[in-house]
Amino acid sequence: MMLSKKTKYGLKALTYLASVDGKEPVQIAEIAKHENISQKFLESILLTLRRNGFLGSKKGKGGGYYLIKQPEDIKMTSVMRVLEGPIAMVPCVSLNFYEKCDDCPDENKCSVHKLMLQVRDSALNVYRNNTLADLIS
Amino acid sequence: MMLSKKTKYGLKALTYLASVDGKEPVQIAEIAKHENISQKFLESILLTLRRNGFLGSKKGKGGGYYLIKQPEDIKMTSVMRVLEGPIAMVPCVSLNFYEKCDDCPDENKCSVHKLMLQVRDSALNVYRNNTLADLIS
DNA sequence: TTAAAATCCATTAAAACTATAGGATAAAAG
DNA sequence: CTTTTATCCTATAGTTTTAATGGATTTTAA
Repeated sequence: MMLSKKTKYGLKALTYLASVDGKEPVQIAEIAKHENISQKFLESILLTLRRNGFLGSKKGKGGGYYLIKQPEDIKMTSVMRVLEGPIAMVPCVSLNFYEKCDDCPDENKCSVHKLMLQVRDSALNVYRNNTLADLIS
Repeated sequence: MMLSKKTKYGLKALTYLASVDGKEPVQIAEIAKHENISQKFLESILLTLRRNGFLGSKKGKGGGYYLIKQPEDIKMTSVMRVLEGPIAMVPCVSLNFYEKCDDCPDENKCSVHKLMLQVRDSALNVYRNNTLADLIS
């Protein structure tokens, strides 16, 4: 149930990029230093963020990463799904990654299902109500 | 962010014990079979549930496990904390297991902190509003 | 005293997560 | 065109967590 460091670092990097604003590319090294993150690890995280449409990049001198969208338009639901995976804690209550449990003959009678549905909805509610912009102010 | 099988199986076992009711001990083998759980794995789970005051046990022939409290009095907050650990997804927002982050100079300015506080509160709200009895009906 | 059942202890197997290494590619500056 | 700078990419090592297993011990009922 712990948040992975990948997600934690990814969120911090996004926040930093949003805070410096401007379309000026920011170098990995600068982000890593400012947020106390291993540069090499951060590198791979930024790569997945770019591949998933959150960041743009520029190579060579003066290069680096920058936000593609406005912070107000970056929803936590999508960030979490890309970095952390499904928001649901069990596949049988997942909206985007549904899977039936091997055990469990009847979902509707399953206590775990019943509880985790509520947990998913409450988490979803939080992520839907937060954009990157909300985490800065 | 996935629910561990330990927690899943533990919840199912508790639910089953609550459903058979009566103070008759139920054998591990019976629970395991009914819920499609590896008996050996379930064994260790029931043991921790007993050590944490949820279950009583009786040894020898005719022995087994049984609920110590009424299902209405078993809160999901305490079950989750024992089986899954802290409800918070980062230690810096945990009520019962608080720890400062090594990185992160100022919690109050941390975006991850800000988001995870909300997630914790929403999850807590769900767990506080559910007892074992609620999961059966 | 025998059989059934929980308990205890130690170990392994498998999976996920974290981090690093090393080179390939591309862009910019001079 | 060469050097520098920085991203891009793949692989893998190390660590931790999760899941499962095996076997010896103790308790209880009949």
